[in-house]
Amino acid sequence: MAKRKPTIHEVAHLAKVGIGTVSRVLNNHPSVRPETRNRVLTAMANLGYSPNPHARRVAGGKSYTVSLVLPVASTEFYSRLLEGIEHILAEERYEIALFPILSPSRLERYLESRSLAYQTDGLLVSSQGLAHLLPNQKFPTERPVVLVDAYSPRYDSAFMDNRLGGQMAALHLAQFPGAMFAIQVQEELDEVLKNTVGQERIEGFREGLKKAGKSLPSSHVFVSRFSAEGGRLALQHFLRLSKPPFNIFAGADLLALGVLEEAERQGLKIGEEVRLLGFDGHPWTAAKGLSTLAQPIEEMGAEAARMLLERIRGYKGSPRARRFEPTLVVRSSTQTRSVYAD
Amino acid sequence: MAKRKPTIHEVAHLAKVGIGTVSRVLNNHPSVRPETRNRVLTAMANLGYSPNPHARRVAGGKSYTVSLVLPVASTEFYSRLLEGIEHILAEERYEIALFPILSPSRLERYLESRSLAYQTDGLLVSSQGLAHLLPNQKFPTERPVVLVDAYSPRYDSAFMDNRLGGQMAALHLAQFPGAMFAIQVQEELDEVLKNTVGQERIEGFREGLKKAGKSLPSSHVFVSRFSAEGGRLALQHFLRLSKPPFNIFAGADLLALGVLEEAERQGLKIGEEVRLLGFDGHPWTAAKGLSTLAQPIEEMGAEAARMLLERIRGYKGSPRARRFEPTLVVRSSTQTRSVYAD
DNA sequence: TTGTGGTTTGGAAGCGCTTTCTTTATGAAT
DNA sequence: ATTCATAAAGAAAGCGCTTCCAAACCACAA
Repeated sequence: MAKRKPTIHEVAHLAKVGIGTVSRVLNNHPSVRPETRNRVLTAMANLGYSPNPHARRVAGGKSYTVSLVLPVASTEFYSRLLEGIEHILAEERYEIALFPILSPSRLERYLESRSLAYQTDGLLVSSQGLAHLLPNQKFPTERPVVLVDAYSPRYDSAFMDNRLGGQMAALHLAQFPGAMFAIQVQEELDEVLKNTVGQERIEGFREGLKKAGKSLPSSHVFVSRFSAEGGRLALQHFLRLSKPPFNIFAGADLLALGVLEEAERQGLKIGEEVRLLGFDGHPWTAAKGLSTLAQPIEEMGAEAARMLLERIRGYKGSPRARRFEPTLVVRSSTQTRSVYAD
Repeated sequence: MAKRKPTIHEVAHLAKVGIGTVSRVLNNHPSVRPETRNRVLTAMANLGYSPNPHARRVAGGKSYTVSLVLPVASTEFYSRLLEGIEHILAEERYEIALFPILSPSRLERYLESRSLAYQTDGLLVSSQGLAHLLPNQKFPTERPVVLVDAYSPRYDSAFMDNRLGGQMAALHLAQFPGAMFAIQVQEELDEVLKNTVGQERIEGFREGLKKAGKSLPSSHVFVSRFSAEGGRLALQHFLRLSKPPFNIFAGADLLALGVLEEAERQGLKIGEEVRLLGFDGHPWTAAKGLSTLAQPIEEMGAEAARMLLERIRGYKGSPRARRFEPTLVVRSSTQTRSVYAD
């Protein structure tokens, strides 16, 4: 009834090769003739074979698993990041052991107990302030560490140029009449996790505006948690301060969403009375006609994964920094003539 | 230099027993004399031995891994839940493969790809509406499934009696003069994830109040996302409606925290003008003097883990439901005489 | 043809454990 | 003391894979 999963032996038999050859095909070893490789691949397909990762690990003496440490927050951002990382890792049949930072204070103990069990080959750490914890001897730091969406000169890092993003936002919004406003994300999970991303974006925005000869009074910056609600509150706040037209740079798409909602409630015309620019480039922004700075999140994750794999495989060079740039996507929320919207 | 991890053989040698015996000690097999077991345990300790989980898996033909599906939200709640689950699982040297519901729409594909790799022995699912997805054939459902913090007649479940909690809140608050208010949590990750917890608590509260001869007009219920901010908004809203003294039942400690903050800003006296009762019983409530309904979250997680292990080991009985009850913890926020606070 | 060096391939050994089978010790009953 | 059932322990046979080594094969030059 419950027929056992096929093993490498069955595949070898069917393809009329030795088990060694099958293994070599599995591991993309170069010294297999294309013709042989195809025979093996066909046999695997026919049998519905998939290799047993545990056997692989015990035989290979490696874990083929990477620890991913991130402040999972049921967020589009991490969802996409994970996707990019997973994509690369899956290609090499590596697995991910997820270490959500449920609470920074518990992280260390948690990592210790669990990563011991997993004995992972490397760490992928995605957290603004968390990098400081890493040099700490308590971490399994003999293994390679790569930072995602965070920068440190001590490690390989793949990160977004948020300041540049802010500048791009400024350049774009400066062309419109009306005052400038900004909403800054400031999420504080705990003292440890200082989120500097929001800050960088606003700083860039301010710099960009200065170049364009405009200014951003600090009263025009609303600091908010990461939620649509925050966007609504921000707009309410701005309306108390002054009158449209507004040019608002929201530090995250989700905040922009809140602004959109509130603007509708207030009967303000998006693209005219309220020009709005988000940050993230999440898929749903297209449907909402929200202009945004699209972040190549998946690529960033993928690149980090690649760097980690290289380290795992023995690469010894000095820390590499891969900087990613957002792309301006203009939609109706920053265009009066809706003809141009996509 | 990099001296290899000791294996079962070294332990066997040092303890002057066979490797079989060492394995039996590892697996708590009954047929080992206490004296022998001690010798083995001592040897393991001396060598700093810890078993290789991968080898165990390939030899045993099981994965000794449990999938944990939950909407990780960097929340004290999940942190504690995980702790309870992990505690039990670690005892039996089972591991956890974490499947955060980063986005319900992506969950299925994600689970499919990753759980295939992990080939886990069972599923622990913690999500209010997610249970509906499970009977779906796409899920690895031949394996046992246990629900945590959710109930379904189809599966073993460990869940909190939120309605009872609401009633307890009512009983407690009804003794005080002043109008009743409530803040209901309503988090919507996606259409799929309908959070009914908040609703149940408020329903229980309303029922309890009715029994006590008090009422809760629906205008006195503020629906909020799960954030401290929500609590602040709620109190502002209540102040617009009426005048203190207020008796507020916050559907979650975090909301209560917001109320506390806002009350301070408004100069309202907690415990007199504003009586406040939270829900969750998180550690920090003690420091804040916040009365709360403490949930035995860890125990709930632990129980779920136990049930799952039993299923994995072959238990075939019909679905079991383990109901957990919150405990009322009275502190200064619902006591005028602060002498009684802890 | 024979030889040479490189490329492909088969298969055995081994990774660290579980489990079964067997042997040996234990001890209660005769 | 002897027997027999039972408990405890050892040894060996895998689990499904990687890797190493040696054998087979190949193309081309001498």
